[in-house]
Parts: sequence; structure tokens; C-alpha cells
Amino acid sequence: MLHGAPYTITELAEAFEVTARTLRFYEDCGLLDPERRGRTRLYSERDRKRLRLALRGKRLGFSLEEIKEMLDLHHARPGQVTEPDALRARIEAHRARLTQYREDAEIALDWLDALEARLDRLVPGAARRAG
Amino acid sequence: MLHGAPYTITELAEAFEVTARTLRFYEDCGLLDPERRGRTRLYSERDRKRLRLALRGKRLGFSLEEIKEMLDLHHARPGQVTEPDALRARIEAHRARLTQYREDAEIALDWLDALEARLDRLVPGAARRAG
DNA sequence: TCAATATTTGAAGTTAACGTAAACGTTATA
DNA sequence: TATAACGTTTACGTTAACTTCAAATATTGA
Repeated sequence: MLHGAPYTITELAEAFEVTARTLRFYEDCGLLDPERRGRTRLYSERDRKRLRLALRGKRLGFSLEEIKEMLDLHHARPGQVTEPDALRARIEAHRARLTQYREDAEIALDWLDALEARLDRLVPGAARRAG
Repeated sequence: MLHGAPYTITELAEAFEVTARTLRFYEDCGLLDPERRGRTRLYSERDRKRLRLALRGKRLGFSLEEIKEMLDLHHARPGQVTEPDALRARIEAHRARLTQYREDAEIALDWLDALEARLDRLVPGAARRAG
């Protein structure tokens, strides 16, 4: 339970509110690679960090494959980067996508504000906080 | 082709870079409701706007069902809103999700910056713009 | 009018990201 | 030692959001 101790699969799953099945599935996809004591998985801080990044990527709508690519690049050693220009292009694409997402989120938030205002007009008598 | 003219299904599909089949599918889901001349669909500006909103919602990871709910609420008349408190709660949930989303996008963009910097170090000789 | 092109419907297939179930091994403890 | 709690693998099932295909029908240009 101490900080830095390896986590069991259920501990990590509960901490991140995913199922153990999901963690095993992520391992099959190459997102995680926990050590083993016998057959049992033991997750390190590194796995924890990778999982955190993976889940953020997932919330943003990236596929597990894309997430894997980014995580792998993050841990790549000099010799491993075979086509840097292609990678740069992909990073640019991701950046464009994220910028679009951020903009979409802004617009959608404004839209929600308008929607709620409209709801207030449609249903006047309702309770409202901090009006 | 003039502004405001009704669109054929292929025109609208090309304009938004989706397939015609997708537009019919969205109609089945209740997201669109084009008029008909005979059996042929004719899409209005209203459909265009709904489609734009729908695709943004999709990029943001909302399900078609959630998108439909929001679109319907957007066009709802006074009598139609049956459970305003529940709706307000859902709007709040959407807002929280979008706020998280925007934050995730920020963090991911920073992360991409760091990733690219790392790539520059791993592969030094590469071309770089506006360094 | 007639061929070429566009649109329709229905149904079945696809993919990602898991969920669910079966059958089994391992460990703690009463 | 048994029994519960947790872990494992393998394999099949599920859902959303489409795509692909087929076959019929409609529209348009010469």
C-alpha cells in the first residue's frame, strides 16, 4: 500500500476506475507491460503513468493503437526512431486534431450555456442556483 | 448550387465529408429529418446546421443518442420539456465532461510539445521550422 | 424515349473496446 | 484441509456506428 509499491491488478483497476479485464486487454494491445511474479501481474509506477496517459488519450477519442504509438515514441531510444519525418507528420496531425478538439469544446460549452438559458425560458418556475 | 437551395444527399455528404449512407443512418437515428420530393431526400439549411452540430458532438465523443437529445432539446417547445430538473442535471454532466475534455486537450498539447522536443533530441539532424 | 446516372431500401458484415463465462491455479487463514 | 478470495487463460458475446452489398426504383440528359 505504500507509495511506490507494486500494485496488484485490482488495486490499479480500482484506482483508475477501470476493470481488471481492461488492464489485461490494454496489455494485449501493448499499452502496458507489467512484471510477473509467477503468472500474477505486478504493476509499477511506470505502468501507472502509462495508464494515466492512455486513459487521457482515450477520453480524447484516440484509438488504443494511436495511444500505443505515442507511448512508444515517448519511451523510444535513439536507434528506434526509424522514420522521424513520418513521425513528425503524425505528431502534427495529432496536434491539429487536439486543437480542433479544444475549439470544439469551447463552442460546445457556449452552446450548452445557450441551451440552459433556453431551458430556463421554457420552464420558468424552476430552481436555479447563483442566478 | 446557390446558397439556401436544398441539397441533394450527395451534395451534403461531400460538403461534410461523410457518406450518403451515413446521412440516411443519421436520419434513422432521428438526427436529421429532410423533406422529400417523391422518395428523394432534400436537405435544408436546418438540416445542414443540425448536421454540423452532430458532427461536432461526434468529434467530442458524444454518442448519437446524446446528440439527438441535445438537438431535440434545442428545438423543443414549452410543453415538450417534461422533466426539466433531470435535463438540467444532464446538461451539467455534459458541461463537466466538456470541461474535462478541454483540460485534457490542453495537457495533451503540452505533452505533444514535449514529445516533439524529445524527437528533436533523438534525431538531431532533422529539418525544423521556425526553431 | 431510352440509356446513363442517382437514389432508395433492406439486410448483412465490420471494427474497436471491451464484457462475460468457464475452468483452472495460488494464497491466506480458520 | 477446506474454503474463500484473488488471479490466470481462452474463447465467445456485445454494442455503437458505421460500411458494403444487392436489387429495385427514380431522375436526368441527349
